[in-house]
Amino acid sequence: MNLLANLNPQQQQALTAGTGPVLVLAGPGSGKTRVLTNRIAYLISHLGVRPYNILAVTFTNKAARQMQQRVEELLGENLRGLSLGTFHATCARLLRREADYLPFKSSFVIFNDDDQRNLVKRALREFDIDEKRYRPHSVHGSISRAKNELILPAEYPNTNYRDEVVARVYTRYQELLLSSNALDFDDLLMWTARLLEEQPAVREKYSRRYEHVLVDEFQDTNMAQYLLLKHLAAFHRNIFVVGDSDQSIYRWRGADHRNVQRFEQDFPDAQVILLEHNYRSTQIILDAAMAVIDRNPHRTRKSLFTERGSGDKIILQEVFDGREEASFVVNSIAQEVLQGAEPGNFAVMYRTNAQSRQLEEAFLQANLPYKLVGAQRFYGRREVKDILAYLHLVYNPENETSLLRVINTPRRKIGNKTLEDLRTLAINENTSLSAILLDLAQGEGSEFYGSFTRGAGLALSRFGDLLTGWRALINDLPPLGLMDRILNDVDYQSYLDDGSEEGIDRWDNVLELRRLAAEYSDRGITDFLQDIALVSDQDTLDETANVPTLMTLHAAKGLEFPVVFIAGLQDGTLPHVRSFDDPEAMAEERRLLYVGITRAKDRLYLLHALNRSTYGYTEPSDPSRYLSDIPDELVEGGNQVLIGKPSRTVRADLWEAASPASPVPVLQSEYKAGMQVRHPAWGEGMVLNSKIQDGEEIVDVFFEDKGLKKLAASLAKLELVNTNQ
DNA sequence: GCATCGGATTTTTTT
DNA sequence: AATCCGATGC
Repeated sequence: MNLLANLNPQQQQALTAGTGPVLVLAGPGSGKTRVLTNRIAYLISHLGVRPYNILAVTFTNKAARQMQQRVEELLGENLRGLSLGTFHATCARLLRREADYLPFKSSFVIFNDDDQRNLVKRALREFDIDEKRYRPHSVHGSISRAKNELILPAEYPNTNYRDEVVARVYTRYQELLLSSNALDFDDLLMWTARLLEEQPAVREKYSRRYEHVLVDEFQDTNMAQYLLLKHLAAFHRNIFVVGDSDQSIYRWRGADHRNVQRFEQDFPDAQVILLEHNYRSTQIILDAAMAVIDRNPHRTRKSLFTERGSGDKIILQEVFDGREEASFVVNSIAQEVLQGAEPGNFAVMYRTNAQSRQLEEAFLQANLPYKLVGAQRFYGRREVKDILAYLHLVYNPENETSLLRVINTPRRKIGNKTLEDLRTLAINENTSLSAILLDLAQGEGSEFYGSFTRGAGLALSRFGDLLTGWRALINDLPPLGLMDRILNDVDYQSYLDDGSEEGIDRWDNVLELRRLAAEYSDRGITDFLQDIALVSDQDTLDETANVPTLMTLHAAKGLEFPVVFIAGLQDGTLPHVRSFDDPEAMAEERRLLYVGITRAKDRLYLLHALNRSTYGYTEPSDPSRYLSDIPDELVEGGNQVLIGKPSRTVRADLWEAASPASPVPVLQSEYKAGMQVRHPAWGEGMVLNSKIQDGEEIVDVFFEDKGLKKLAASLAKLELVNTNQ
């Protein structure tokens, strides 16, 4: 096996770098995954490091799986003992093993978004805090940020009233989590970092074990992750990190690309290796990407280059609105597929999830299949959530969110009044809802039975009885067996079957979940529930389907496609309005576009709409400011407008295309809002708007003396005075 | 206890 | 436009 074959000198240098800290700054498409996987293989095969002594962490399960697979291919041997996984899964494993040091049991569950938000709500209600003023979502965001920064409830800053509220809720939220024997996503990182920080014995154990620590997407690490990595690598100091500050797009979730600089400070002896050779894109695409990213301040410039040649120009397409944009995308893809292109070669990317709807509609209307990354399509389904809540409840009866979700699903005549009584009783008895339910299972023998009306008592008792039955099975049945038993006991299928098509769809999803559960007969329910809690959007991507992919720019990171459409390039969408007043956030918007552009291998379409709809209202919009940063010579206007409804309904599997409309030449706007221009008669004025109408550029100019004038750019002899960017 | 209606609110990005 | 929440009436 020659691990060095097919690697360029920089990649080889990274691969064979000796011991000590190594920082690999890897541009997009520069083969960083390859470097990481070959490095692991190299450590094992050439340096004789045992897999047991290696830790490699990624951000997504998909990346982890890919790495595992490639290392196995390279070595052709068993990697027993190798720790390779996502940050969250790695932390979960460590915390389960070291639970003796911690205030929760090793059987803890991981709460999902719903569970987390529910706990915040409960805490808010307990303190009688107005949920309108303090949105659970926003309060949770503050708590999450604190955890990522390793700030404990007691340490939460107290500079204004909101802080004070958050601190109180944070404190209570943590208590509620612990009383449910549950952790949230951030806890996994925070508890691990704190454990390693505070327990020298544990730190010693793991940092001695992990002779080599390797990290993917290092620029996306937050404080907690950085600290725990530092501790894990404390003994051997062999830490090999790969990242690209320009692709840091998770600042809002605590990621701090300055960790790259921090790394250089904390490990001054680090070898720094730069990977600039790009193996993915054409030079035109790389040039456009660099033109966009070079405008960000405080960065180390990279010059990406390729040997693939310049390639096709970027196609810039102006469309009327989101609908037309979607049609354009679908028609363009359909036409290329007609000419022999693989449907799976195409990807459509956008800034916000909401933008996917119109695109999906266009695909559906044309009867063309597509796949959508993320948005929790499967796990967000009501029926899937229901079944998982049942399993969670059986596994961990203290999980009140799950209990409340399923106690009356399907309907069991347990309504709000009964639940309120149950809660009051639980508080008075200083116990949990489930404990009372389980006791009520005895029926009249229960001391609580008399606390309810006859109907309510009976309904609760019945449910308690069901729960007791399932509890008894949990250690004897695999996840699928338990699931089937529950489905059967509650007659879930007839609950879903309301005679509608949707009911059948829903049952299909249940069957899909059964298939998933079947894979866990060896590993058991703990792993089943944990893995589901930690699936990422990218993980749900079905790579076998040869159809176009729709996804947010965030979800696109790490992926590549021959042809990429980036939709919705308007100011306010990308960059997003919510970032306007924060320079750091604006820099990140730019990086987001950079990530999007660099996903493209051969061809790139950039689309912007003249009108955008938000909240159901439509208003005019300006092209994204980033578009003007891309040099004109890299771009051509779309010269085939394939707009209009995909006119024929076609069989999806054939991928026949809609008939193309007659080609119409498309102009590019020469003038943009904010430009200063001079008119021969009216003097200086400012461009307020410019649009293409009937093959003509119409510019709105405001003149001090004359007021607003609409001019045809080709006729009015306008002179550019000063471009105000 | 449950279905229905109207109004408010939402959209930034996710492990 | 779509979803969530609370109030209302049966």
